[in-house]
Amino acid sequence: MREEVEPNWFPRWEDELPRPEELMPLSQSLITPDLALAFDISTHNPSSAPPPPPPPDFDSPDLTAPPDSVSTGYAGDEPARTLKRPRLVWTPQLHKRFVDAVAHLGIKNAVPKTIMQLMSVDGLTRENVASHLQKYRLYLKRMQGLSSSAPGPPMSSADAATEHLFSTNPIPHPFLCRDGSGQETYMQFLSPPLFQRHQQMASASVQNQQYYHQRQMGHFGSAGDYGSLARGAAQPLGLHRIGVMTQPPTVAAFPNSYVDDMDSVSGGGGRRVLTLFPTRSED
DNA sequence: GGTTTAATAT
DNA sequence: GATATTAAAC
Repeated sequence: MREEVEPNWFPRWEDELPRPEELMPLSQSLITPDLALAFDISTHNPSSAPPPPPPPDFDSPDLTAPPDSVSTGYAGDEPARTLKRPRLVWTPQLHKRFVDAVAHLGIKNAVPKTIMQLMSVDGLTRENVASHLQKYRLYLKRMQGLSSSAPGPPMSSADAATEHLFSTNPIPHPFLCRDGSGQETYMQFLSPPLFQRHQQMASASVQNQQYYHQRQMGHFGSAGDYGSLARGAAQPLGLHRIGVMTQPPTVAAFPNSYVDDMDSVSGGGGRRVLTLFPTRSED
């Protein structure tokens, strides 16, 4: 009754789903080495992993986020409390991970905490996930309404933007399936053993307030004002890939693989998120 | 100034 | 955990 509603999504999203092997390195820091350097963030752990020197041209993609990062921040000269947490930018990659987690967990288990743990993104908080989940649910609901019996709801720019971003990712849209009786029932058939807890999703160490830096960069998009961004290191090297990088290490170097923006479908506001995410890497 | 988005509060 | 509201950024 439910499965045959859209037999197309399953093979698609399943195919696009990262394999367990790829999901292993889930625990990645939101802060890249370059970024850390640019911000003078001390991500170095004085106990084990020495900071790998990032190549000048391209940083190693296998930046395994040091899980043993400082516990409460940096008990040194830079108290974390002084650093305000920048707004989290949900890049398509990050959102993809989010969607994957939701899909794997199943809508019933897709709660902020669980999702956060499954994502295993360092620095990601439950609040972040909860907020995004809220928007995601709204998006799904809207999609249902539109595709079902919505007379003509004026799709605001927000909806368009949300839809765009969400559509950018291989969204397993099983959620959009309707029960037919107007009762939008979230499918539960994505809870199957698709995902055998690869690890004991337990690397969710949110001790670092390290977040994106997309904040107060204002117009850093217009190359020429990286000063505020890379304080100290006035190199536009940062902004490489914020968030998660799922590109295989085999990829040599894609100087043009990064785009400044997905499409800027923003409406009135014209929000521009320069997150420099790979155009299409894991797809 | 209006809109969108994430954070925060309830 | 879910929803509503507020604040920030564009």
